[in-house]
Amino acid sequence: MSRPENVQPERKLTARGASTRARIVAAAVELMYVKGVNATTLDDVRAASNTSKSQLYNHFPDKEALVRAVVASRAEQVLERERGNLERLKSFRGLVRWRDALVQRNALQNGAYGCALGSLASELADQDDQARATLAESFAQWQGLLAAGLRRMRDNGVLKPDADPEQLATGLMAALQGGYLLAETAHDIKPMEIALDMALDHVKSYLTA
Amino acid sequence: MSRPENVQPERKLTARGASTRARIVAAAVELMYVKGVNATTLDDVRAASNTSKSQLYNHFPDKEALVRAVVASRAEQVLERERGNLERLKSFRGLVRWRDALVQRNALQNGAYGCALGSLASELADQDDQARATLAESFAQWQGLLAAGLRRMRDNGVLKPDADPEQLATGLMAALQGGYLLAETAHDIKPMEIALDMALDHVKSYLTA
DNA sequence: GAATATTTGGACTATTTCGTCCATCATGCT
DNA sequence: AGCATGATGGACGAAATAGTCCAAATATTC
Repeated sequence: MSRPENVQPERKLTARGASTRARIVAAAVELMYVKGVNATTLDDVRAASNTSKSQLYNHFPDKEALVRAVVASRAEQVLERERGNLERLKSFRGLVRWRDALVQRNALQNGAYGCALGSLASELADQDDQARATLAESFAQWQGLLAAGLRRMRDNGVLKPDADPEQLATGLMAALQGGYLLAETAHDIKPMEIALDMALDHVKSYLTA
Repeated sequence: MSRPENVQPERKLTARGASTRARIVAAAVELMYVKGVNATTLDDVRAASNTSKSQLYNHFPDKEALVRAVVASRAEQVLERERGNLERLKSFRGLVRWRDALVQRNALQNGAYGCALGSLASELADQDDQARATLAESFAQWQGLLAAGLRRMRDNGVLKPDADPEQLATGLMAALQGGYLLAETAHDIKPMEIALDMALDHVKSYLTA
């Protein structure tokens, strides 16, 4: 199965309907990031998206379905961004730029709200197994983008042959997510910087130069 | 202010009352870990603690107060455990034992539920600033235990003089928390192991021997 | 442009959850 | 023992939230 029934609900939508659906999801994505999934009510979503109850229930059978649409949307959004940041990664400098971009973006809100995917994962992992699976898959893809870049670096002789791209990528992801959480809790992005720098140092230890 | 009014409610409790309060908090701690804070209702707590509504509201003015008691209790619990694991840390082998203990403990539940403090932090940080502050302080103390051990290692010549105990401790904490989250999402503790091993490798790079 | 299908607004119901209240029971104190 | 105070059980009320329904408006198709 290359494109499961998940992405597009089978019923066809008019342009107007599709736009309403998009507005609902966009509002829910934002609200659930800022307030958390459980603390976001359907009335919040309805108000923020300028829609009505019937529109919510026209597009989603229940709140759980909306949450899953939010997860899918956010995952696609983050992965799209990260593809842009990582698909041409082939040097240590590139990895530093990747780090800087994430830190800067998080600094804009002083670390508040954490990682868009990480906070969903933390809240939903033990709550909704389907959402958890989607998030696990998204993390895996994100990590895969890192691993692919690291593999290019290894194959081009930037990294030593014994560097394990998958393991290094896991380490980077964990440092990133842990850094997000510490920064969010402390209201200070410093721990995120330190964590990422540790992970970069670890990669650096496999540099050939 | 060394001990704010936070810890002990000013009203005196009989032994029976204190035991009821403890039962309530213990049940809430467990439920909120497994189900999440927002998904845990006061009725869940009432049932699990074998109490009644009036007892809940006798001891806590509202749910928020109970949540804060849960945070304080869990923080004390985790720190008590970590003090035991870290107060005599003075060698790299000790750090490995610390890592192993955490991984083993998390493996018991196959990574589910994540870190007892981390999951509270993620859910409450942007929701309840007082809880966030308590959690930030708890993370800081936890990290302080690590830093103190690393400092002993440095002062005893195990680590090089340029090793920065606070930074290394931050890196370890981030790898731990990130590892918890990835493990929870993937239902696999492997990423937690890899993340911690990366952080340990980083510490190892400061070893003198 | 008539017939059919989708979309919309919002009132309405059902359910869940928080929080109040008070009569009764237990406990500590003198 | 007897009074004061704390503890308990559970019914009850209030509020928030999820979910239903249908008539009216808009779009699509032939």
